[in-house]
Amino acid sequence: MAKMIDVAKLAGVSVATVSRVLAGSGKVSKNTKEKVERAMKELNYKPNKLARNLRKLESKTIVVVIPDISNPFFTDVIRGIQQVAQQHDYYVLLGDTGNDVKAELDFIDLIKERAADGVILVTARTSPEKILEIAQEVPLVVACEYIKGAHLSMVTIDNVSSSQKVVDHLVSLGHRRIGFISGPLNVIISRDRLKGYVSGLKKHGLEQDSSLIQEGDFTISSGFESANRLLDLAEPPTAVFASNDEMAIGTIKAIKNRGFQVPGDIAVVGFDDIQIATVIEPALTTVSQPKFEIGRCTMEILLELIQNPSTRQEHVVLPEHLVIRESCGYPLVR
Amino acid sequence: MAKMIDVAKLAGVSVATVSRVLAGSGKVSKNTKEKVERAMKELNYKPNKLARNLRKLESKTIVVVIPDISNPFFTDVIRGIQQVAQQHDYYVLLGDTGNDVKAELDFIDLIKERAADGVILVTARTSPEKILEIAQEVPLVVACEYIKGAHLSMVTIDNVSSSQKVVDHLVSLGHRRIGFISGPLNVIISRDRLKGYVSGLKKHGLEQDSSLIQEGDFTISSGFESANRLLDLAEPPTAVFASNDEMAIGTIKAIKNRGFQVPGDIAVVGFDDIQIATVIEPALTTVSQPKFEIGRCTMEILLELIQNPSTRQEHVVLPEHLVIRESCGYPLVR
DNA sequence: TAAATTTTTGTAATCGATTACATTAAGGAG
DNA sequence: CTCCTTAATGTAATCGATTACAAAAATTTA
Repeated sequence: MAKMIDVAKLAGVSVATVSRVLAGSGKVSKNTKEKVERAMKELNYKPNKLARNLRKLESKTIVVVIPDISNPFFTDVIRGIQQVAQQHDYYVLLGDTGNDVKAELDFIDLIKERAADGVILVTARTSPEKILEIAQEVPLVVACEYIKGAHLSMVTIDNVSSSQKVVDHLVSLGHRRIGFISGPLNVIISRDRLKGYVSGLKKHGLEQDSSLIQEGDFTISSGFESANRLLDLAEPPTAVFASNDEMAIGTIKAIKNRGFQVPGDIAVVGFDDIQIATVIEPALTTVSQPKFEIGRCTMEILLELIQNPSTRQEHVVLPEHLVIRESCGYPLVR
Repeated sequence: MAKMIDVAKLAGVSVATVSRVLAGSGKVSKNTKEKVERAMKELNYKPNKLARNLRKLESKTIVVVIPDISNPFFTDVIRGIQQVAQQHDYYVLLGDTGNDVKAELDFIDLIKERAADGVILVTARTSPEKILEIAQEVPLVVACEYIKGAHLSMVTIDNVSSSQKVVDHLVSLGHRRIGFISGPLNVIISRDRLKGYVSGLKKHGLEQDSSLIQEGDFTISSGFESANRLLDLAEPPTAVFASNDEMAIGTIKAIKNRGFQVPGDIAVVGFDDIQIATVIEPALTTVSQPKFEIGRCTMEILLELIQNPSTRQEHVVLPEHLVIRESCGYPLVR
């Protein structure tokens, strides 16, 4: 494999000149530039990035830490990240933690080892304090999760108000007894969505009934089980709002399983708008997160932070919207 | 950020000794080893991987080139890759090409630039000749796609015989007029699955009717359209075998759309066994690929190839199996 | 034409580890 | 007690680029 010195010799110049041609830093005469380029082509020269990285003390790589890559929600975010990264000649290292806190911290450590220039945490299992501490030292942006009061760059939607909008919608359809299936309550977004549900009820003067609130864990099966508990109530809800689409699907399965109709007997709403939401029957009414845009935006902020670590942290709240499909009794729109 | 020389000074030894402690290469007295370790801890020292990589001329990174990360089929393969990579202290760079050949080649170039030690192509858009040529020069393994007669490491299932099994199953249920929706026929696996379908028909003495074969492109909508063409036939099929699950879902939608029942009027079979297959109604009978295992196996072969580039190329064929669910009229098994 | 300025090119230090080779210390044999 | 072997440690070259600084060449100005 040819190196720079080989190119230099063949072109009859010094390595510095070759490096300048490579960097495109104008200070080379047209003539020698051509000579060098010819030599590079002849030797099929590719610059060694390991050497460049060491000299420049950067890796041109960022790590995306995600709990589980096979979750379709995350892959759209990753695509957004990847797109911006590619535009700026950055590589994306995959940090699939399998929901393990230790793995999460290990991936973050890559930065201290200079194997990466920055991290994106797409949700975090590590404690807020710890993350805050880390963010002081390395370029870090959190996507999809809001850590309250933290001096930290974050890109999210407003989980509280969007949940409230769901309640608005259900109430406007005449529902007064609305069940809620939350995510794990140790996760912040779960609590925020619950908060929005509760404040939505209050806003419409509906009384809050704790038996209508069930805790799931974002899986289809937990949605199924939580929905069953709601259906077992003496007075079951006429609508169920699940904190993500998977649980909404579990809910639909549970309802159908009892011989009821969706939306005829019970309306269902989800959250996230993953692809399955359009495929399931009835197609799911759900809060659509701008996943791709979240990824893009997060990466842009990270790039800024890498270039200028003293950039003021910012919390970007992107707009979401409620996509009305069939599962609440509206005609299919799309 | 402390470097090795700082640790050396603090411990009162030379950098060589520190390096030896780090490498765990026995030649250090217990006493100095402890001194050095104390110093490392005190300075919170992390070795600079950029420097190590340059010196060792390796990046400890591999690239996974995939057409589209938001396709759930690929993410399971990636998880398998990632697991093995992690076990061997390798990082996984994400090469999402968005189905662009140029991007594919660019990611492969990362190896020549020493930014990666090997590549995994999870399917390939580049021409077989080109891939073969590249594989001579760099450690490369192809997953999920079989390139005929090539001296190339590959990990796949047997697409021909598994498709034939699907026909076997449908015939055993009494179907004699079986429609087939292929993937794009410029892709090898599409042709293999078609081949299996055709030989399956032959095996059971069924005549081949070209109007029963429709070409799709692996998307839900192409499945929908292809199925409609089949339903428009004077004598429509009683069963449809789609070359992947997405197209099978499109097929189910098309059938229901005309007021027919699945499996009552028409049976449907898919291929791949992605998560949606279990969620759709009726749950899809489909060929289950060992996606995670494909990933694991591919990565293991790549590691071998990196360590010893002259390793003989091998083609591993992993076992798949037909998962019988509801879409062909069998009771739900799972 | 000589001096001043600008442009182009080259020399060598540098990034931070690893490791071949040299050196010193320690232990064992005679 | 000396010589030899082995273990422990240190010195300095090395990986392949980038870049500060120096030097040479070309151009402009007077």
